[in-house]
Amino acid sequence: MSTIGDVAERTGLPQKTIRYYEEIGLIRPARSANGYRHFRESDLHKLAFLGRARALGFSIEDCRTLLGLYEDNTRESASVKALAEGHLAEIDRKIDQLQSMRATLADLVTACHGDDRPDCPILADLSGDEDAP
Amino acid sequence: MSTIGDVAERTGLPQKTIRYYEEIGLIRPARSANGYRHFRESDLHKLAFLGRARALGFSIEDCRTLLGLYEDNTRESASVKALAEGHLAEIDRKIDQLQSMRATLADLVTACHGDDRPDCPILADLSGDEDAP
DNA sequence: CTTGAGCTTCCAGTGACTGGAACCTTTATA
DNA sequence: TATAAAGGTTCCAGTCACTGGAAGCTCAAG
Repeated sequence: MSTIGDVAERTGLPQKTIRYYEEIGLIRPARSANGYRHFRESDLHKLAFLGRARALGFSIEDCRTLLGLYEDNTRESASVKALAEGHLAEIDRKIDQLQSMRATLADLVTACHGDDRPDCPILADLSGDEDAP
Repeated sequence: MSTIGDVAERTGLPQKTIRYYEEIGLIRPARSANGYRHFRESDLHKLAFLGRARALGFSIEDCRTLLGLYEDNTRESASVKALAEGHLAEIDRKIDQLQSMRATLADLVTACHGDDRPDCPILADLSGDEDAP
């Protein structure tokens, strides 16, 4: 039997997060007579599952779906794959966006001499200067 | 003289966002007798500046600082550059994290046959299978 | 018997908006 | 002139996934 402190240590999840996961119904740990949460191996397992899914960037709702699929022995792997592919596409979208930001920003940073004078291509660009770098 | 609708259209920012920017003190549009906001060219300019800074991923607080620097003719370009470099580093960190997620997820997606059978390497990995792909 | 660690709940805050309700103003039309 | 539509206003609540903090209970050690 393990209390929340143990579980937090073993899963690497903050206690607050574990309580939150219970609150939104992702896990349902039992309670001891003193009111403390009492985590079984299956709870540990679920939390570890959640930790890994979150680390891959799945949303909480995706995690809920994934847990459901995991526990459903009649699932079709196509469902899981579709969810993962959707998430992958979302990640790609975000990477593209960040790389586009990065490119512009890196150009601006390079163009800025960064000394004690006020002249600054970064501000010029932000202010709408057409002749920006 | 322009009302919020005009300004929203000209800057591409939602009206809600423009009101929000006023609420948090990024802009201070005047008011007409009827209570409507009345935007001057300088407000338009600031909003466009904010739109571009936000598009580069700067936080609202960074934007506030950038606007302050923009309006301060005695600024040192080094201050702007430092801010931008910090943001650039943050973007790089995010890109790295997303690319790491992407790599793992792409492997899993490739490994999953995605048919009507329940067997699924994605779930196996999330559940802590040591022999994951 | 007190101290400290560990657990509990509940409330508030984060960032940057976004949606919606309820209401006011202006303009166009029947 | 009545009214309806289009535009503006404020205020409150919700998003997402936690996180911090306060107040209070339980338990083991000294």
